[in-house]
Amino acid sequence: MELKWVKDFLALSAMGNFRIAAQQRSVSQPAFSRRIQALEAWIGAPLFDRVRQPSQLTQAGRLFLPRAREIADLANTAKQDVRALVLEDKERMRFSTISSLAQTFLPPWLKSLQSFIVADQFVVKTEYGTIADYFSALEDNSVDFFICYEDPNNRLQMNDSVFQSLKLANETLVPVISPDDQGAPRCWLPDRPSKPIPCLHTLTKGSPSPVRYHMETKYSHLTFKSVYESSIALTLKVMAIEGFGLAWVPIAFVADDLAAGRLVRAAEPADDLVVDIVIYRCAKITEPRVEKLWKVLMRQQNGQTVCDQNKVERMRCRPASDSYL
Amino acid sequence: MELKWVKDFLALSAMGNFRIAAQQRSVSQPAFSRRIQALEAWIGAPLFDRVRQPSQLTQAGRLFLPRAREIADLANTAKQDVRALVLEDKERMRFSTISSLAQTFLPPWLKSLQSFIVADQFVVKTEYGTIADYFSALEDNSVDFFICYEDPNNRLQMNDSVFQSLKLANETLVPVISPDDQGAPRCWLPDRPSKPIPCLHTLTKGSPSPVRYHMETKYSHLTFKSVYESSIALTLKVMAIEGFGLAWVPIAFVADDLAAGRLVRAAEPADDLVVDIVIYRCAKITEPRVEKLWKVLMRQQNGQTVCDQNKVERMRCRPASDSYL
DNA sequence: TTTAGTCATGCATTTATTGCATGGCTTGCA
DNA sequence: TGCAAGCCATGCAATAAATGCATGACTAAA
Repeated sequence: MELKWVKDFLALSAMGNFRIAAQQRSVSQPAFSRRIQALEAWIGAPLFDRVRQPSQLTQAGRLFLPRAREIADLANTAKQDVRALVLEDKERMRFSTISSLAQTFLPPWLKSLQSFIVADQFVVKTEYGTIADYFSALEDNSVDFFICYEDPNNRLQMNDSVFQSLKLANETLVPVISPDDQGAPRCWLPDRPSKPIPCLHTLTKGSPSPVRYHMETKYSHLTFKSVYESSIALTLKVMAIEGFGLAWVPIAFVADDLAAGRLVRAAEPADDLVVDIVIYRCAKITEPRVEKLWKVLMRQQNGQTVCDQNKVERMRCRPASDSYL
Repeated sequence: MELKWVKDFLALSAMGNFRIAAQQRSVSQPAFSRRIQALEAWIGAPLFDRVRQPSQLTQAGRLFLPRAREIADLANTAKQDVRALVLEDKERMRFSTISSLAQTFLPPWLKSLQSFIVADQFVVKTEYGTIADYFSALEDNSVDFFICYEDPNNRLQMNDSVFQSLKLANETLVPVISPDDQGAPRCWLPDRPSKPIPCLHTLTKGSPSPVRYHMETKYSHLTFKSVYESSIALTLKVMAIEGFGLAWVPIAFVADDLAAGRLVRAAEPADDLVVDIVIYRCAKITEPRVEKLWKVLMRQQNGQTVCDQNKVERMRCRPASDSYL
């Protein structure tokens, strides 16, 4: 049975005339007649009484009519619902990241992506607990990408046949502190003050933290005391200006404050922490929008410009989704 | 969209393997693959993830699955229900008649029909009020045939382009009465007794009654008094034997009682009432089973035997219903 | 690296669908 | 009563779709 036969039936039951119903269905009258006969053959009963004019439903036809409507409605609704979901899902790029990157790096970066990819909505999730949680979410397709800081000297060591990664950028984190009355830093690395050095952190709660690692390795002889933690990275700068302690903050973030003297460096520039911003994906997830972005990022990494993509690399999970649109 | 695509989808979702599902659906694997792709094209989204083995439903596929089941169930149920109705209707021959014929003529006559027609069920309705009701029921397709007595001298005068009729048989109604002590009839027609002649009738309530007509025309100089009416024709004989009065009864009915002297004739044999048993149909109703029986009856009327019916007369309301079985 | 299995595609054949021309039938009108 | 108009069905040829066979691209396991 074909859905178009059911729709033909509905048209004929409404119009009572083969020629007019055929016209409405955009087929010739003989073709229409055969389709109605095909439906009647499938059903196993005549559905229309042709002797009388206009054609009227038989008892079988009257019994079939509400069911025909339901079949047609159900098929159309199913199609529409599935399409709606696909469109919704197609247009959502889902990222997970640590909150500081969510607030600093991602907004301008996502903005820059918009000339390369089609996505109406970006979803940025920051609520995962541990590093394992972030990667699990990639694996079970809850998110498409995970973006994080990664110390070049302390790679995450993920299995790169399962999780592929690309470096998006790097960032210089400069240790800053409020100046004393004379404009000098309240402490200087790697000098060892008599008291523990108060320091400010973004909330990382089980997440990878190049800053912590840096502190724990480069300044292992010093004692630090965490006096402030917040999931809102911008507040670290403000708190540092207020004199609460030392913080590693992206240099671009505080350039003006350093120039104005509101903050001062707490170490030599050579001691700045340069970290990579790395994006991860799960290799098994081959959805078209994920593949598309990955290609863009790989080209960016290799210094390529985005070229004409008429010859797209062949991928599994065919037929290619573009053919649906 | 084709129903077989939906069934293919359901098979694949159950089995997770194109080759095995194709086998189960009795098509080759390439054909099966194309059908799944055709459904995906119609839906507008991939329904299966082929990268992983076994093939798994995508999110779109999971959304479509319950709907696919419902579409398939609805289509199959609709077909079955309509077919059940058609089979039920096809196997029911619906007659209306007066109660005396229902109890006397029809049972053996229907028995004799069974070698000519296929009908699991005969429906005999006797509850119509007037002659007009019987014919209305024909016209609105509540019954297929109406069978009644018809006096050859007093035809029903129906419009025979609307209501076609055939004579099935004739019947001799003989006036009988119980004998007196000497074995003579208690009254004799057309003698006029001093008192009204008690007579017995089948309940005809607005129905055509050749017997009443006969009494009213042939014996218009006599006075009759109806002393018994019953819808059960057989009781007339019993009541006549008990001496309640005169009754016109089918001769075949009382042959034994006449021979045994339990009943005697109340008139000369020339005065027996010979009536036709006539069957009517509505010409507009062209349902196959009605046409079929009519042909059988016409052949019987013309003395033909039922011949091979490979060349059936062409009828409207095609395709011929036989093609459905 | 090789093998086995999965699903997709090119190609030729088969089957189905379609539109055109036309026919059988019914109804309405002159 | 005959004719015309309109309805739906069917024969035929052309077109389109569906199918199976052969084979290829790819992945996973040995």
